[in-house]
Amino acid sequence: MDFTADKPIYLQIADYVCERILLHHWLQAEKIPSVRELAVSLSVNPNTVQRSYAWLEEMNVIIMQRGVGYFVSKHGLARVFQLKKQAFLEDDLPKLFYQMDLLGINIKELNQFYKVRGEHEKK
Amino acid sequence: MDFTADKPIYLQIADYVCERILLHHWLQAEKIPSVRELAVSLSVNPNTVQRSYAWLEEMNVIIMQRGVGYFVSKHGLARVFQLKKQAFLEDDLPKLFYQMDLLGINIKELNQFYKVRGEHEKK
Amino acid sequence: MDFTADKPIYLQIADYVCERILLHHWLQAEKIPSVRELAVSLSVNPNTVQRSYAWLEEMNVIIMQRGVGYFVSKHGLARVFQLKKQAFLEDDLPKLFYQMDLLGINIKELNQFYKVRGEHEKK
Amino acid sequence: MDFTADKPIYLQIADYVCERILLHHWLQAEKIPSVRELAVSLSVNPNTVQRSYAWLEEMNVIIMQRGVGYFVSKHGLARVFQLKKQAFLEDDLPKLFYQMDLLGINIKELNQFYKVRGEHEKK
DNA sequence: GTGGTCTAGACCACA
DNA sequence: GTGGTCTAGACCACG
Repeated sequence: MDFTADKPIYLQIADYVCERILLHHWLQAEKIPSVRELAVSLSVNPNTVQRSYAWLEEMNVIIMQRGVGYFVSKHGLARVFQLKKQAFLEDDLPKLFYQMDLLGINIKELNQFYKVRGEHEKK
Repeated sequence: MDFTADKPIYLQIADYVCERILLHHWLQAEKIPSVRELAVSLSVNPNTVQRSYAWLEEMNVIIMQRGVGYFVSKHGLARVFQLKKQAFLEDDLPKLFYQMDLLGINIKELNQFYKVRGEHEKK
Repeated sequence: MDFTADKPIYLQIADYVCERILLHHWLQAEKIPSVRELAVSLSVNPNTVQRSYAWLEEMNVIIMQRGVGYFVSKHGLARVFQLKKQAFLEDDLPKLFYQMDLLGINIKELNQFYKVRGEHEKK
Repeated sequence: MDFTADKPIYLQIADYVCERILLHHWLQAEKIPSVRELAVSLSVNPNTVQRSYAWLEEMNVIIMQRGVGYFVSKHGLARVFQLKKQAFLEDDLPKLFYQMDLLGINIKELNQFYKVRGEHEKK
């Protein structure tokens, strides 16, 4: 991972964790890397990972067990799915459609872009 | 307008200007509000508007005539269109499609959302 | 202020801010000290104050205006009152009564303690 | 028992032991569960129970007999009572009354809450 | 000037 | 070993 995006690193790490969960790489109730481990593997300061984990815990995605570590929460997957879907429907989609209106792009063209993207992926 | 979004205010104002142009509210070579006027009407610090205008001038969307004011540039509309379309295709769409993959939303559903949105708009 | 309690300093600072608001020392929509100012006046690291403010903003007690500072939010006083009262009723009171049961202290004695406290205050 | 409270688990366990004693569930000079037993029954690390017992022994609430186990000390009940009452009077009550002042709750309302609680208990 | 983020490094309590 | 907090100091974007 490189943290080039303008988004704060700690949020990018949070997204990374959510992605792991969504992709079933980290299962429910499974232990996730310790703050220090992840900090090393991402070559980031432990404080930054700490912040990500604290944020995710507040979002009820992960939970902390004292002296043991962080775990994907019981309904972690569902929670992530809910959060991401909500953001998608309420934030991303309206913006997308609004942009399309402004640029005069109709739904047909959008389908075309999607199809083209799919073909790129195959390669 | 309220500037609650996490995007910098000066960019939100720039977007606002671009929108005016795209919607043909501000025509080519037309004078746009002075920094102070816009600052007052948006209840924002003039420095902020100044920065927006500077950014738009750098992007060749508007041009300054000393002692007169800012004007939509000769190819302002085309320029805005190009900028927005490029950002849309290179930034927004890939992110959108990636999100859709993660959430298991396919193109059919997207069409559905678009259709529903269209019906809401009519009301 | 001395931060002797076992509670984290940043939460003690948050409590301090809430107290100011409850006592009407800081009014609604009023600007509160900048992160750096408060850090100096409490002789604490700015990061710590920052954390307190971030926490209070999440609780909708204060709001941030970019480049300007933090302000007591519109319904800041009501919000603080609500938060504190809820904590009092749902957390503190049940614990209190449970302790009283265990120690065999009845309500009459409690009234007595309250009365005695009141007389101490007068001095 | 779940150890979600922010208080250290070993103190929560100590509280649990004190409660047993106060409620006369565990009598004076009676043997209390071994470290391992209690650890299993609370599904907690034995080290944690060990720390609780050490703390209670230091407080003269329980005593260890090498090779035999832990016992409620001779004046265990009185000791617990004293400790809890002192904490109640010196720590809990002042904080409570201070909160009441801040929230504008007077002693009459407190009596009301107590009465209501009592009625709930009856059901 | 404002807040926001990040690093480095330290110390502590806890399990 | 775990996480939690705090400091010191730095840099940045923003208004």
